[in-house]
Amino acid sequence: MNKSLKRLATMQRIQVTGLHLFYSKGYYNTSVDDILKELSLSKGAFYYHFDSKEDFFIQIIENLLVRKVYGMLIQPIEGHDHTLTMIADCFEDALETAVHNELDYGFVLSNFINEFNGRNENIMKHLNEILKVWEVNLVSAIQRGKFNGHIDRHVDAEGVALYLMSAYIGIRTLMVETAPAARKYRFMAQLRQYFKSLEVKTTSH
Amino acid sequence: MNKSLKRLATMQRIQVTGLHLFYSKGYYNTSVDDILKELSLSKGAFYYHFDSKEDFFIQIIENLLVRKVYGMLIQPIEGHDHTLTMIADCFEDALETAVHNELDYGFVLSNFINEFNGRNENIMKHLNEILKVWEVNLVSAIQRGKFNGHIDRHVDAEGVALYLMSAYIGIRTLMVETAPAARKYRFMAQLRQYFKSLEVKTTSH
DNA sequence: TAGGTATCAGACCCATCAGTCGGTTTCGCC
DNA sequence: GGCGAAACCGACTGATGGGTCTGATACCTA
Repeated sequence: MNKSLKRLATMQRIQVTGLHLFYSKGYYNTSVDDILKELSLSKGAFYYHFDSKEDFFIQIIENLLVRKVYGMLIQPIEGHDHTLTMIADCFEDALETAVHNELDYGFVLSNFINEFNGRNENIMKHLNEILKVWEVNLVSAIQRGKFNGHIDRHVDAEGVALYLMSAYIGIRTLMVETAPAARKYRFMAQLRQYFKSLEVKTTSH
Repeated sequence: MNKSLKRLATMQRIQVTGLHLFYSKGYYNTSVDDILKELSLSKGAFYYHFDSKEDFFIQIIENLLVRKVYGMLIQPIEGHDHTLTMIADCFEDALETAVHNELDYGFVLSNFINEFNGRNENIMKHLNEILKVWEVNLVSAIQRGKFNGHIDRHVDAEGVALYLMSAYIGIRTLMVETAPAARKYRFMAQLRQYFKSLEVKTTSH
């Protein structure tokens, strides 16, 4: 194998396992040794590739988290009509993978945000960037919906986006331990109810 | 001072400071020594009153957290008409304290739930109990609203309760770092919008 | 006021953890 | 095939954390 390819492959391996463990046990509660034991690698290998545990985690954010969030929550609602339907289906899919695969990485963000909030400014900066991208994308999707005539022109796009993010973060927290499938179902029903109230009132008889 | 009173006073002091630090730095990221340094107390004092760090935290939950959540989110919506208005005002108040006092303990729950989810079953049991009480209370409030004729009888009370809890947990997470006041305002507007869609459609002309 | 107990002090133990460092193996290349 | 660099090994360090233990005070009661 090519040298630079091998380097990337090893880094990737460590990062994937690292994210896995950080997600399930928490960042501060997972030691570098834990990750290395899982991979039968040594300290030397780790610190050859990464400057520190923090640097390591930031690389995980940039390489894995960003893409996961993008693929799961952003890309699916880009460039489509019927914005609200797209968003609802997107949330439905994301929650569905959360039901069946507890380590889906679909929205690890809320866990990490809670863990680093007010504790590690540097890492929070990177996590907030992902949130911001998500928010901006939601806002523009909603504005697109208003422009296309599917969403009432009086709705506050930023408000809706914030509300959607809140609801999603919250339901992900509540789905981890208790009745995920049932909760997902109930949540989605209410979300669609809320969406109805955003639609244009053309049928006001 | 009475002996047993002094005991309780000391335990209370340690617990209050403990909750403060656990909330701001996280449970696993706060050492017993951190708490004791803040109080100028010694290890001996701590382990005289508490069996372990975990036992200590569970007592904090039972003595402080339960009451805070009850006083802030449960008691205010008990036994009133105009359920939805009550809930909205209750959320508004709770978020308002969150805006002005970052350590308000208003809903520390979401932080801790995220921290212990899948990591400490014992502590999660206690946290889930609080959530359960909250949920049950919301459900019965909504059913009361249906009975009183303020809420449409077709709405799923459990679904609404879950949705409210999700939204609240999520907005609390999102309010910690970025523009809390503005986000609170936007959030509440959308919540009220959602509530409108739950009201009885008496004015359907 | 003497003795007992509740309360607290702080040195100590042992495990863990992030990070270091000198050394060894593997690989590409001439 | 041999040289140099990349990749990796693993013992070690210094710091920290949870928890223990031996006492020292403060306080109550008889």
